[in-house]
Amino acid sequence: MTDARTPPHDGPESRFLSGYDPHAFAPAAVTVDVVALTIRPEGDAGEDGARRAGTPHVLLTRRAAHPQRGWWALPGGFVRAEDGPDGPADPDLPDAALRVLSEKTRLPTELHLEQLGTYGARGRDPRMRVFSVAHMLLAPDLPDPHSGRDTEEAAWVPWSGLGLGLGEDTRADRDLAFDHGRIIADAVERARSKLEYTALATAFLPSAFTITALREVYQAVWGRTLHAANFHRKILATPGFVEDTGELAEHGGPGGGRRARLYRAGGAALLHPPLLRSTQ
Amino acid sequence: MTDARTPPHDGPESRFLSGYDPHAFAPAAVTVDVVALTIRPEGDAGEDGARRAGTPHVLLTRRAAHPQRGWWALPGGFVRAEDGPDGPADPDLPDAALRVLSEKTRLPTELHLEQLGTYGARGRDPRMRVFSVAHMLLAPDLPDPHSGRDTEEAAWVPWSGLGLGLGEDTRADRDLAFDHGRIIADAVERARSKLEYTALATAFLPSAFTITALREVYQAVWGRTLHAANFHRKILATPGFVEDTGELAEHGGPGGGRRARLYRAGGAALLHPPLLRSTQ
DNA sequence: TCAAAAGTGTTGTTCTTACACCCATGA
DNA sequence: TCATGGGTGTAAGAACAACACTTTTGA
Repeated sequence: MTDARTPPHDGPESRFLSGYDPHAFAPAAVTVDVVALTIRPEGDAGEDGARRAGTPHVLLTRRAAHPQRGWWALPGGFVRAEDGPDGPADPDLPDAALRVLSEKTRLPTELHLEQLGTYGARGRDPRMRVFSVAHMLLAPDLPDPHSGRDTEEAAWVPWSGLGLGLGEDTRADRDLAFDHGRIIADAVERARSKLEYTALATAFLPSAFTITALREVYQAVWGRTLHAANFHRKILATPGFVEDTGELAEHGGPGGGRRARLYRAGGAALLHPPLLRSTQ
Repeated sequence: MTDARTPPHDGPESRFLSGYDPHAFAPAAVTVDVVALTIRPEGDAGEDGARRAGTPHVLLTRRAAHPQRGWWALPGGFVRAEDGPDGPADPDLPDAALRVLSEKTRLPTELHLEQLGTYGARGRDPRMRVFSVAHMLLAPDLPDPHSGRDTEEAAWVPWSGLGLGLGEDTRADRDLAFDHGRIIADAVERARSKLEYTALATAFLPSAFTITALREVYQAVWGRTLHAANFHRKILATPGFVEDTGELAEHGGPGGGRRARLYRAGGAALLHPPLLRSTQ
């Protein structure tokens, strides 16, 4: 690829650049927002207390500063475009996303980060024109967050209660700042869809996991139960999805049960064939 | 959703905003780039001259201004963040993408525009930190482009020759400005992948089309021939992909052949089941 | 010893694929 | 009338879904 090589006309170009005033443009700010998704053991839905398979959560913060002080929002912040008093410039957008997230929670060693999209409608921030590059981060069970600069409070919030249409009663949405409700909805839909045709589900799990744990990720994200036996076979029949570690889980199930084999993520990024959720 | 509603603490918030200086941030520019894809009748690959089913093309321009003057680049330009002497602000990113593209070619009435992603690595533009929001636009056979402001030349360029790994010999890549080679590669991969599980292929076709024309879109984008009879059946078996217009094509094939039935795009956005390209 | 969970067998159904064949049209 | 492309029939094989069943573990 031809990434920012020296252009063919060097003389005029360097003369042009030296006379260039970067402040001549209308002010616009670029921020990163991170939709951090994880699966935590107990949600708010403990129907009978019997089986707690984990429910999906998103990391939210309460804004301590204007604008929209006191509202729940995604962790985010301005991209450092150039070196300055606050610190060195962010080399690229993923670096900025990890930097702002590390102010809210400890980052796991293994994580999946991808860009979701950029939101730049006029009027979405009352201060000025803001372009927010949203990212989605998937990680295994993360610890409780800590408050940071500009943040009163940070918490893992279950997807239920955010009105994402997973079949739960769409109760009492929290008030989300800016257009962060839409960004979270886009992230959740992206995650649900990518579970079908990529090996993304392993990003929610530690380095060694059982097929049942993998199935519980699918069930939590899709909000639907899957046939355990057929799921097991299908995962093992998909080349490169998982590979056997040769070890067994420490214990069987909580109320008895065979010890499950442990697998690690395989090399495949795309699943052939995909695990379709279409057929009810 | 809670899009930029009035925040709960109104008094302090408005006092905060009136004292806010938007120029306090480090300068960063936001641009839009458009990867416009279309399928044009004759490419550069006329192997035996017999059948010309159309080849995929991308719209490129030659930069008339610094930086990287003289290099081929995607049509693009700065987002108008606020109203100014050049014109009114772009309400949202898609508006900006259509505006910069309309300076290069006539926009069709029906088109598909979606955001690809934002590219913001340090050093990708020598002038300043630039964040480019790339878009992908699919449209039926578009006319020849016209040159515009800041542009010497604009042309439809076949994907082959850009080194996108479709099996053609990766010959003589054109020199593409900035990281536009990577952006085009990402767009092409996105298009190839979305043809599998969405009804996106119809965006390359006029409002009424034959199943064979639809198959030729798949063949052109995937660079592979498909079984005509089974493709036909599978399209009709996929709910909501196409719907019958009740009419027939004007003519049969160029060398004889039955007149094909005409279809229009159905309402479905996602295909169930998808048209997988995995199995060779 | 019993219930729970892991994992395998099996069978009927659906989907895919390849090939054959008929239909309609232009040269 | 003959070659070409549109469209349907059909049957073998692969994949899928549902259910039964064995194995292993915790209580």
